Amino acid sequence: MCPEETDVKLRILLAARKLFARQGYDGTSVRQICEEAKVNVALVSYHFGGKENLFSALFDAFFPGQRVQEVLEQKLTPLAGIKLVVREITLTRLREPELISLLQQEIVFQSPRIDIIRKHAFPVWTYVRDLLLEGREQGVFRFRSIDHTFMSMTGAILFHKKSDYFRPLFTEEQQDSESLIADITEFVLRGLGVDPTASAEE
Amino acid sequence: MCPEETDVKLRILLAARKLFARQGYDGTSVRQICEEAKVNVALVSYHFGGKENLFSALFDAFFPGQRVQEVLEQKLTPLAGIKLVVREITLTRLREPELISLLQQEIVFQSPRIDIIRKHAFPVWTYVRDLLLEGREQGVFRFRSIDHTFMSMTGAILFHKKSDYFRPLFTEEQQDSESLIADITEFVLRGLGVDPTASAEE
DNA sequence: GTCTATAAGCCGATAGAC
DNA sequence: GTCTATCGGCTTATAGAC
Repeated sequence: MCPEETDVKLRILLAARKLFARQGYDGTSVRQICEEAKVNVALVSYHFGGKENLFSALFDAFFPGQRVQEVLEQKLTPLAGIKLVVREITLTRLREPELISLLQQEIVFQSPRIDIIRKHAFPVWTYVRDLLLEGREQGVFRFRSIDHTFMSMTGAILFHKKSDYFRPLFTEEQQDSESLIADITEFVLRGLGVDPTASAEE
Repeated sequence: MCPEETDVKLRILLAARKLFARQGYDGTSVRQICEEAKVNVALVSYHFGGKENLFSALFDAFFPGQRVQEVLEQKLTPLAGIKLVVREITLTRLREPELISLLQQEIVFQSPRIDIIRKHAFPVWTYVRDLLLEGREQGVFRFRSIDHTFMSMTGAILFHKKSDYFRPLFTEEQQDSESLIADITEFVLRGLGVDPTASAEE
């Protein structure tokens, strides 16, 4: 793969990531993407084989699949596992806010691209779900419904957004990632019924 | 307003609500909406003045603005207020899942329709935020950052979805609304650091 | 690998008939 | 109030020149 080609493909990917995230898949045209990438319109078809495949390539290129693998392979206690998941998802969100926007979009829609997203993200969700169940069995977490709790927890982690929508509501200046991780972790662990004294250790 | 006219306008509104929610604003064409409504294509322009105005009319028609007013006018303790908000938002989500999908979409995007949404929903968010601050001052809630906590809490409430996306993950059969409300309320109040013995009363 | 030109079709909106 | 027909513009995708 010569540097020229890589450069063009990468410029297209970066432009697509930016515009899809801001305007949605349907709200973004291939022409717009190519203009943003300063690339000829025909090159999306040539390099990726069309708009839909470009979308798919976006996740192959930017989704941190390797990091997910590393995390999932660790054998952690439920408490340590949930803490790590909150940290990793939050860091990913800060590092790749546009990818997470895409993910959120496709979750909300009945999207034809839902399988592309599932392929990458579902290993994480099943891992989280298993941690919740295991933690409840060990008496570390306390909750009634696994499905409801999973959705509440996932929402608390994923919904965060430096969203223009909510911005007028915010009063604190933007804070460092460790403070954010600490705050979300605290909210989630409390929500899961973790004994505060227990969550402080480790 | 004769019944004929109302009927056509209503059919358009219902079709628009359904399709916008499933496919997004940009992913849905006026032609599609009119086909679903079994109505001539020209009637969207005639009755609503275009696609964008139809979107806006959707919220004027279906957003429970009156109920919001009633709730906001009550003078409740922070604890009772948050409980009521969780209940009302969850009931609204069950009653109007398509409207909530629309709301979620526009929050995720940098949407040109953001002001339409803000007009209806922001009174709720500021109300919630004030309850959180007041509750912290009274020592009922315990959290560090108001902005982070607001996002975690809002996410835990709003993210819930009988989403096709997550469905393969669910194992419990669908439960009644009171169980759902109870589970979300428990997660959120714990997340806010409410003393369990205190939250049981009232 | 990159370009222009163009195909073929859908988009939202509306003029004008009824 | 409802319809058909149509406009101008934009869409994705590609054939063919370089």
